Amino acid sequence: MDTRTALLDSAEAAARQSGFDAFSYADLSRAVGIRKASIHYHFPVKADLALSLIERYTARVLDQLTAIEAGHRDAADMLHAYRRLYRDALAGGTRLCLCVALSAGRNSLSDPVLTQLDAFHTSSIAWLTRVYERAVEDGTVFGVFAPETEAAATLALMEGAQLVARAAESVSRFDQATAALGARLVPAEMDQA
Amino acid sequence: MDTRTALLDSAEAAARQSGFDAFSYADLSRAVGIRKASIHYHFPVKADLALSLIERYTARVLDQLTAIEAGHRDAADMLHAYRRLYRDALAGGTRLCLCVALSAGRNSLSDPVLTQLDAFHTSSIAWLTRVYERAVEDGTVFGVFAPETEAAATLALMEGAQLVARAAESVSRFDQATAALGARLVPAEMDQA
DNA sequence: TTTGAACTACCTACTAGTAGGTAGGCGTTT
DNA sequence: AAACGCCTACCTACTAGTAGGTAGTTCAAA
Repeated sequence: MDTRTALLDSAEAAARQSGFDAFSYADLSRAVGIRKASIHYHFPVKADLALSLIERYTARVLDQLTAIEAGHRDAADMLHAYRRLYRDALAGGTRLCLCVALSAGRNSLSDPVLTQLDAFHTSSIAWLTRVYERAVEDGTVFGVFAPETEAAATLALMEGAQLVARAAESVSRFDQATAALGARLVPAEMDQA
Repeated sequence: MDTRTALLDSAEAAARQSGFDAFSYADLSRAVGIRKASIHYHFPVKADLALSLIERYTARVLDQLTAIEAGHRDAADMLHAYRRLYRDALAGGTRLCLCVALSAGRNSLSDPVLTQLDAFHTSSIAWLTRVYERAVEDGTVFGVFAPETEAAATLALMEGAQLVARAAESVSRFDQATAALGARLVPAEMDQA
């Protein structure tokens, strides 16, 4: 595998498990199997690594959101898929969404990284707002009045649920915290089943 | 002021601003005005400091919750006060609830601290469950079906809203994310106004 | 009422280890 | 030959934590 990709993969796993400041180039070098100094060839300073990390992550998640939008019919299905996205990212209560992990230690981040972090949140809310607007139309989510407000609440709920779940290393905490949202989603019709 | 208290105050501020691993005994010594080694007299190892920090914090918040329960009539008022508690803790988008800050870097925490962290979450959910049970009775919150589920969702929402708000250093993100909850609360009657 | 032991709260000076980062060399590919 | 990808060897700055010492307080026995 491409060394740069291996570094990003390893760094992402570490950042999501313990935070961006909790792993060092030395840790990374052991994990990937090249010398510490060689990492500086790919990412001269650690801030470069952080930026590449979040750029790659944001692009990937946005792709997934686009796929969800294309692959599901109604708003309830999309929200179900969105919830599963965050649930899967938990990896059994051991990892966080990269952006949650970075948010927590924001004071040590460079400006471009903070900009990307904000972009992630803004894009997420924009996507969710579209979904809730559709919900108003198709009626598959109970009690939606203000789509943008619902969107912001849903994002915060997912990030908070991840945090609480990982604190106890238990996915069921995530399930419990997001159950109320699930209860508002109209079950999908089993067509052609 | 008592040195130990000054250390705890300073450490709490630092932990909530940048995380527990983001400040050192050296930073603390500068802030409080005693030498680094002297801090080890009060807190032999840093894990002792973490434990004292979260114990003091948990006790304080639990006291506040008790006060909210005693000082308000209906569930909606209590939830308003709860929301304000988390909003104020944000300090204009620069600080997190200590437990949110610690959750983020949980991999570097000692077992007793993790136990306290879990106790904080458990107590919070227990308190919120009581409030939502009352809501079912007094009808001051719209659409409450399962109190415990609502409780877990509310805790996650508050923690997530703080995280999102601090990432952008903007309290309005918190307000936006928690607006949907606010909309479900029946406005208090202005008796004797 | 003074002596002396013990304690509190701090100090200087140090350890071992780790952090991010740099300079410059070496083989391989283009 | 020039760029690439990696290396060894090193640097400075900082980390948590320790060893050992010292003023000032408390308290009890002589």
